[in-house]
Amino acid sequence: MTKPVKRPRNSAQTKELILAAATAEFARRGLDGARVDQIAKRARANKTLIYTYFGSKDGLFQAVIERAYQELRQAQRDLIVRHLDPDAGMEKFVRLTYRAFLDNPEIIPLASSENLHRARHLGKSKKIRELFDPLPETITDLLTRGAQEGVFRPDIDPIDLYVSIVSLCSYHISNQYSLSVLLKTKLMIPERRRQREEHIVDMVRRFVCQTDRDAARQKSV
Amino acid sequence: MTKPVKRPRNSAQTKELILAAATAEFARRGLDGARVDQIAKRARANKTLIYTYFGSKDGLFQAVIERAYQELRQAQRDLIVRHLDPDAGMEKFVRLTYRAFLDNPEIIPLASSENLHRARHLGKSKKIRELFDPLPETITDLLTRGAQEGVFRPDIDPIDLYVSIVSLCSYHISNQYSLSVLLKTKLMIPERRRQREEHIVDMVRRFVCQTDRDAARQKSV
Amino acid sequence: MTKPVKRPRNSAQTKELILAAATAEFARRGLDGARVDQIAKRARANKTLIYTYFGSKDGLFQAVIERAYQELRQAQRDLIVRHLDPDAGMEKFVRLTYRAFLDNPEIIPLASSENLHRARHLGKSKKIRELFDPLPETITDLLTRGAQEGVFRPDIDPIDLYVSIVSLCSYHISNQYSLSVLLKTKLMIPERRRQREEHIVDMVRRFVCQTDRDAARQKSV
Amino acid sequence: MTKPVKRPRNSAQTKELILAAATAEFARRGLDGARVDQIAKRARANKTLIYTYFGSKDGLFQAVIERAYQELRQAQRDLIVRHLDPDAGMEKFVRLTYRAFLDNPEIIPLASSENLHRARHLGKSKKIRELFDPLPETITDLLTRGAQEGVFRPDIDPIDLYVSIVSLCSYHISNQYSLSVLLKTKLMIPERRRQREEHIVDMVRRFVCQTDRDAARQKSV
DNA sequence: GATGAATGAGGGTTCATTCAT
DNA sequence: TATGAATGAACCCTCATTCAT
Repeated sequence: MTKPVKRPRNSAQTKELILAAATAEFARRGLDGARVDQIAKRARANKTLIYTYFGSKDGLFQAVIERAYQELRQAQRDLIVRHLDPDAGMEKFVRLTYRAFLDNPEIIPLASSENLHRARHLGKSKKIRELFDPLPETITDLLTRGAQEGVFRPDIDPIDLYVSIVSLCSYHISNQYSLSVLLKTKLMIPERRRQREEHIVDMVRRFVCQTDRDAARQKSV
Repeated sequence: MTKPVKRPRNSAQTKELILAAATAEFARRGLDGARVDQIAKRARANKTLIYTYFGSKDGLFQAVIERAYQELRQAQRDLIVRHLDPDAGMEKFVRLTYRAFLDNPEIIPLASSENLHRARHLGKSKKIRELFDPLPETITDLLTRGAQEGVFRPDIDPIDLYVSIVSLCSYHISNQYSLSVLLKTKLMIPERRRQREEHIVDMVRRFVCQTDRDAARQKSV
Repeated sequence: MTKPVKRPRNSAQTKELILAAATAEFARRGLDGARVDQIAKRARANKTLIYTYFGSKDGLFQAVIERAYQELRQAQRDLIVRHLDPDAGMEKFVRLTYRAFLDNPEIIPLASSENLHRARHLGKSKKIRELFDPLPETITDLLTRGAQEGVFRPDIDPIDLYVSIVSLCSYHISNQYSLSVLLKTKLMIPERRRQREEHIVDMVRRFVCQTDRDAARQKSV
Repeated sequence: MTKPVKRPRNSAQTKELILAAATAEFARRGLDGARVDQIAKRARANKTLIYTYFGSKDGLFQAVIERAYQELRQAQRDLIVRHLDPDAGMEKFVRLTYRAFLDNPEIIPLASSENLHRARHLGKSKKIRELFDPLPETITDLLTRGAQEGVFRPDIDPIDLYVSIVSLCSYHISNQYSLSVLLKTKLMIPERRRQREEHIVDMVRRFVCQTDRDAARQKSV
């Protein structure tokens, strides 16, 4: 009589399964709402393994958000835009950012939970901080080139702009449930989602682009 | 030795103290992270009273968000803008919304937590839903009047615009900790905050206002 | 504006209402299962009054069973049978006992609960003990007279007989729910109840009455 | 200093120990009076294990009464009597039933508590219902054979008879404390107990057996 | 490496009881 | 006398974590 082989002893795969299950659970319930038991069950792994591999629930959460941010940044692929002309580059950047959120929806509740915990885990991760190092430069590069070409206004703060782009791209996702109730509109149905992407692109472009009036004022200075 | 000062028997006041303490705790730790014990201690109330007055932790949370949204809406005072000319009105609306969040900072983590729970409590509250009824109309009123006067573009979706305004006004607050780490910038220091307000006002105005180019295109149609 | 008068301040009546409510609750849920709150609500009385009048939940329970036993004994009216001839007297006694239980159904779960508590309250009540003093004498009187007349067997233990009568009259009531499940028969429907009364009367009579065989054996001794 | 001896990790044994402790506690205090903490302590088990194995206090109670009824039925061994002649068989049946209660004394308060809860747990247990399926048949078998042989009366209701037997065998046990107080007699001392067994046997026999007078009446019909 | 069993520290909730008016 | 407010001690149950095999 052979015992049913649960799974080959493959620590890498087990670790991966746990991470996936944890990502789903933490995204669904938050750090405090998620249950280690449930994560183990979802991963079809023994609960003890979580502690072997990740040390603690907090350690697991840390690993989860590290990976989630990593994947977000990969999906964002912002370096692409340095090769594009400023206007197209800015649009591309916005679209890439928007898509990055859509394709990695877990990141949004994970970030919510992490902020409730005052970025305790994020702060500990040098890896993640480095991941975001190039980002401001990318924006600055676009803005600078755009200003030089006279297509963008010259006095735009890249941090403010980036924060705004991320706000516009993610707030309606993270707050979709309350917004649905308050505005009586489902924001995440496909049609609305497409409309929103265009809206954001439009908003950003109108913000960065120089108008005739701007140009006039600029000249007078 | 002095006896500890007991609270006078005043149910209204006790209820209020519990609500205040719960608001603080839920805002700080979320629904799942908050502890009823801690709330009671903070309110200097007996734990049982929470159950007498609010029925359950969930009931308390419901009461907390109901009041928080109520106060947010009161602070927003959006009806004011219906008396203003469109351009000034839109600016006022943005500033009021921004200030409403700054003056009621608890609403943001509370909303985060509520969204993690898929707006379960919000959905149950007819009171809150009604509170937001006038809002889309306010925006529509501004946009319509602005378009009639030729100062705003005519084809702006009021829902998208409102969502964007709220996004811009609140995302950097709710995500201030992660943004600080990732962007290496404190976003909530007073200077930055003021700068952000102007940035948002600017962004919204540039979005809604008709440019010469818009006007030209419009005419040609 | 006149405040609605809840109830005239009539301590006797209030006490009575509390006692009635408590009897119902204790009968339904037992001493441990009953809730003081629920009793107060049922009596439309303030909870504190229970403590004013009865001292504690235990004191209330004590009062409840005292009254319940008192009423049971009143309904039993066993003294009647001393005037009847033995055979008719015994039948009457059984029927009175059976009816006493049917007419005071609370006594049965109350006694159950009291026995779970090892008759703690009963033991404290001299009043109740005295109430039952005449009972064995009644049985003995019947048995003695019956034996003298040659209609009853002479060697019947009155205590055993009384215990048996009470057993037969009350067990199927106190255990009606489990018996219904186990025997797949509803024992408390009216038809069954009447049948059971006759069954018990029959059983007791056959037990006490002298048969020809008894008489023969008796003579030979 | 010796370390406290921990139990070896044996879930079957632990489960058994919990069940035994719970049986004792529930029998002693009833479902509502028993404390999960106390059960755990008595079983020298961690409280959590109770929930691991039995789900809830109610689930534990259910398991307890299921086992108690099972053991009662095993002790009753009523199938034996189908091989005996009716008179001896009936006596044996009564004695087995009586002994089953004496040897499984927990069943009586457990049944009391269960009836207070309206057989809620019993009703859920198909296993127990099936356990009692053969019982009425056993009685019917005895009565039928006895009637055929002319030793028993022919018109006896087996359900009434069984209920009476169980009443006579268990009531004085379940109500021993109140009866002791009311009748000023200890019913459970060994001597009394033996006397009661004979009393019950006698009572049942006199009830089922045909007397000369019965025979005469029967013939005349 | 992997697992089922076990643990202790709370978590939310309830309850009998008392206080203050 | 009567009441609503308040209390503290549990109570059932859950959770993150560790042990023993």
